Amino acid sequence: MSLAQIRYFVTVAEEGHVGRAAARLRVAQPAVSRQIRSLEDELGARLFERTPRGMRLAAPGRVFLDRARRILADVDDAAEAVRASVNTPSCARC
Amino acid sequence: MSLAQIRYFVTVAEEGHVGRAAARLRVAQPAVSRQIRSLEDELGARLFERTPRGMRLAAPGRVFLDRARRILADVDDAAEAVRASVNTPSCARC
DNA sequence: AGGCCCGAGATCCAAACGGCATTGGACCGC
DNA sequence: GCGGTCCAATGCCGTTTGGATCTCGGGCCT
Repeated sequence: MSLAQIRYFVTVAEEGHVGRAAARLRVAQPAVSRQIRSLEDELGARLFERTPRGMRLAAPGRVFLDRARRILADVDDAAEAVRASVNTPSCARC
Repeated sequence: MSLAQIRYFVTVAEEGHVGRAAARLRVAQPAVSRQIRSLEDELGARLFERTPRGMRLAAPGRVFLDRARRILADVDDAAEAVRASVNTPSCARC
């Protein structure tokens, strides 16, 4: 499992379409498709139901979505906190 | 930033040595060394002080460590939650 | 039936990663 | 002072991973 996979998953869940998610992520559609599938394989659960009109969250996908968002938020927060700590008087030379 | 980098970072912080961390992670020492450096570059902060006896957490590293641990815990928890949800009566076929 | 979306698969190529061997620097005992 | 030791960092190479492009399969709608 990688952070990219988690980002792809959240975007697909929000868009409901692999293609549109790919556009938002500035990546080609097959890349997203593959990562989602690989994530499902690793978790051993089908996160989306494939319909001819797009992707709809399955039950395990709903379970995963909240936690995925939190992970991404934590990552951003961690990076932000470190960058902020560098510009702190107590950190003379980092 | 990748989950591997975060794992490497936490392990090095715990061990205080790149070499020992690498052994625990079952990878070679240069791999860990490079990932740590790349992480520092991306965050724009020196996370460790290099001493001739090993690595010691710098101030930004201490800031990052707590959050890094939380991210890893969240990832494990998310995977666990999904796997658990698959073996639930309400999830007939996933 | 024909066109149309949508996701999935195949193939190719570039970037990333890891392993090995080696270097460079600080400390130790002699 | 000098060789030995321990540490992280770097150069080089083989392998792997990920993305781009092109293409296919399958519902849907008119």
